[in-house]
Amino acid sequence: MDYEPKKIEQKWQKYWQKNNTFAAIDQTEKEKFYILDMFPYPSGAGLHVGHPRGYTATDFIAKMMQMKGKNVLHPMGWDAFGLPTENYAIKNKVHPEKITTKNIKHFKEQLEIMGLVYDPDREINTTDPNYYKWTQWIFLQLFKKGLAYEAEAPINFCPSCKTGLANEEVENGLCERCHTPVERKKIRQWVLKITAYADRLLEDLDQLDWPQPIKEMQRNWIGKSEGATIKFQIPNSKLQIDVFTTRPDTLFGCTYVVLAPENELINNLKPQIKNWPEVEEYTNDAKNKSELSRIEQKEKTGVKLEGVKAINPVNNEKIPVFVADYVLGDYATGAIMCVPAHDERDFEFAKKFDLPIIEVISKTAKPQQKMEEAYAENGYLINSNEFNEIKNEKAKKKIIKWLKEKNLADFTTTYKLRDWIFSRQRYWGEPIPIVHCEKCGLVPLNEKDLPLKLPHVNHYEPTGTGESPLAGISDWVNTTCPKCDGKAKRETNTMPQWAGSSWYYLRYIDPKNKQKLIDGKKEKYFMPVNLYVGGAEHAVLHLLYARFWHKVLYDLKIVSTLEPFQKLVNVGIILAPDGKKMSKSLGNVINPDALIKKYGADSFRLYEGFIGPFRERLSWDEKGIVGARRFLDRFYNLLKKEDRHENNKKIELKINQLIEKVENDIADFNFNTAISSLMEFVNLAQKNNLNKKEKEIIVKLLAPFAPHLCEEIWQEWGNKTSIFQSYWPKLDKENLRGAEITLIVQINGKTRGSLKIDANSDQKNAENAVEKDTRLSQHLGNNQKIIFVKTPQKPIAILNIIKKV
RNA sequence: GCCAGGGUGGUGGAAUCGGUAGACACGAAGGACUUAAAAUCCUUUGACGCUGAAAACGUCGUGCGGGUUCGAGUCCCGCCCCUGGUACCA
Repeated sequence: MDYEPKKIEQKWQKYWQKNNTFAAIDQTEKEKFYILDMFPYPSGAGLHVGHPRGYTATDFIAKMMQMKGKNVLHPMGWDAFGLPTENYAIKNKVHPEKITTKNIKHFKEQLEIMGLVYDPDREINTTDPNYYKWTQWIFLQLFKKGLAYEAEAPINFCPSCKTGLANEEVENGLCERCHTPVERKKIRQWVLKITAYADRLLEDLDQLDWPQPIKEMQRNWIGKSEGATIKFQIPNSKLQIDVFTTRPDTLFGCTYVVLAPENELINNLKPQIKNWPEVEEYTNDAKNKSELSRIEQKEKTGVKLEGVKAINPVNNEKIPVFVADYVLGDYATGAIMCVPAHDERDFEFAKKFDLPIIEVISKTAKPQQKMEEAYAENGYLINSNEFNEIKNEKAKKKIIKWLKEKNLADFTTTYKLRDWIFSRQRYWGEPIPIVHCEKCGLVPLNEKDLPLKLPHVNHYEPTGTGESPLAGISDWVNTTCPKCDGKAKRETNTMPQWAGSSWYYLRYIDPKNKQKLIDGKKEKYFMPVNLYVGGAEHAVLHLLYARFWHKVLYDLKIVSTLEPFQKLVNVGIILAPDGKKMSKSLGNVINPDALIKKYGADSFRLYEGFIGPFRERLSWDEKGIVGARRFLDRFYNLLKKEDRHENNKKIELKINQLIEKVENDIADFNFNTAISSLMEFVNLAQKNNLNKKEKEIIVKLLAPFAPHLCEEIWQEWGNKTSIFQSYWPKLDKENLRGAEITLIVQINGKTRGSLKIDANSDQKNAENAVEKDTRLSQHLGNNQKIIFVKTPQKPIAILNIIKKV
């Protein structure tokens, strides 16, 4: 009988489901292994061949770990709140809840036909009230701790999505989701104080086994800089300008000060400003500009505040004050001291406005003839009175200490990270469990009243006015205050998509718990996630938010680990055969269903692993899957061949090496080389036949990749339980090296031939072997050096004969 | 601009504590089987040279140019190109 995937695959998928073959156990002596995929957003388009790359990878590892005796938790769920579903619902006039249910069903079927069977009891769905009850519960804890607050400040607003966005959701001035230029708009918002955790989010990165680039991106996003805040007094006024700088050592070279257009101080200085109309026009212009156009504009602009001066505290010089949009309103104090001699941007601005450039740092402690560009390197102070000739790094501290005594400066630290804009003016999200009471103000709902269910309505179009569509549902909005029973209105904003995904990994551990978010004992057993696999696109969104919430939960003693995800591996994206990203609009999406129908799930899985290095981006090539299928045919036929009864040293050695190779490669995500070594072995075995024991070994080694076929063979052999309940082949560590090695003969470093010699040979033996070889022996002779090297890692030795030229 | 990763056959890729470059697979060419085709199996497949042909042999070859070494895809110096991230953060 031939290998026919259609006949066996469904059978085993049902079998695994029925027998809960891949379900983790809550209480056991076994060591746990928690392996997690970034759960998918169940979109209407379904899965393409890119998605399963990560899911099959975790499945390979999970299955091997299970066979190695671990209690493996490998769950799956649905991140289902959010805009794509809502937009689709509006367009097609179907309720998002219906669409979500349908999409999840479709996704599940797609995963199942790939042999991706998960524990159904642990499935979660962020839109399920039993789930989002706890998302809301976490929000209440954040509120009670003062980590959630209301603010009315200019924020990023996407005019297409008609909602406010977090800073993390803006890419180059465009909305991360729909690529519409983002506007600045003043809307009442809920904000989470992620900045309170900035230091911990930064420091704890060190303990994580994550890809360096991802850690670096988070570090840069948090953007900690240590420096000083310096006060510049304004003459004839009680006002002063606070500036933040990391270069207090250059203070003597500060020749002007610049305020951001958003800086409140400009309004306060209005009576003194002689050119107010000009200043007002400039600031209004800058404030209304989209972030995109502010980034695009290359040349520096600005307006001098006529009639206003600032006093440089180190030398009491009166220097001019400008407003310019190259200074950001929401970073540090929104004002800078400018040292054109030592800052490229200030240099450019000073040239344009013809401002003095004073050199205060010099590499040689001597002034340059003429400054052609800003000098931003280290050096010695000059033109800086008593600080002259001091190294600039040292001078930083000295100058601030000196000014601190006069109460004119202090050491400060600033972060790039801003608080998390958390509310969305959209329907399809978790309602925020807060009421606005006429008497009591903001009042959180009682925990026992959770979940606060999203009202089921027929109209959920975004209003675009800054209000959520929920605001129009008066019988839901009007409620009573949980505190005083008086009249109150519900908060109508909803949570962003990131809310549900910021803690889902915890709920898999205890999905049905009605009393608590998670049981403490279970949490201690299963956390942290040992291995987290997903795309790099979440480097500073999901991964930062989840770490933040986890730390809050840690402080609340709900979780016991400082970090949620111990090890992170990024899956490389799969491009369409044309080398472009797969997208519906380009029409280059490859759907796995048809491939599975044609070649079978096992071939598909095998090719997902074989296609190339897991972490790298690769183009999909449908022809490649043919090779996977051919291999499975050959594999099946090999097992059908008669058992070998005599000994075969070569096969015995190779199969032992194969166990080591496959095991290590799966653990290191080198699925491509694990599979190629299996192919190599099968090619070899075809000429030699295998005995029963060897057949058993290779079926087990292939089982994580081709579970259906291997389960079929396994149970055909009369085993009554799943192959995944059997044990992974044992490696014979003593016998990994053969009795023979290859001697590579080089002349002056160039390979001229190779011989087989005994593994224990020394140089003398090797030379003797060469001497016996008629062709190679001619190179041996006097007046030469011979280098003999044995490489411990490979079964080779090198004999390099160096001839004098 | 800055940060990170990467450039290896016709293609995907393998080999990086320096040691046979091109494993494995796709594609291609030839052959066997077949009335034929598909499937399967076998052989060949980096470029060039030498040769009637083959074996054998030689030269070159891992983005480019140098260097270290008996020996470099791998290490060092200087460039080029591609991909991702980031963008006036004071």
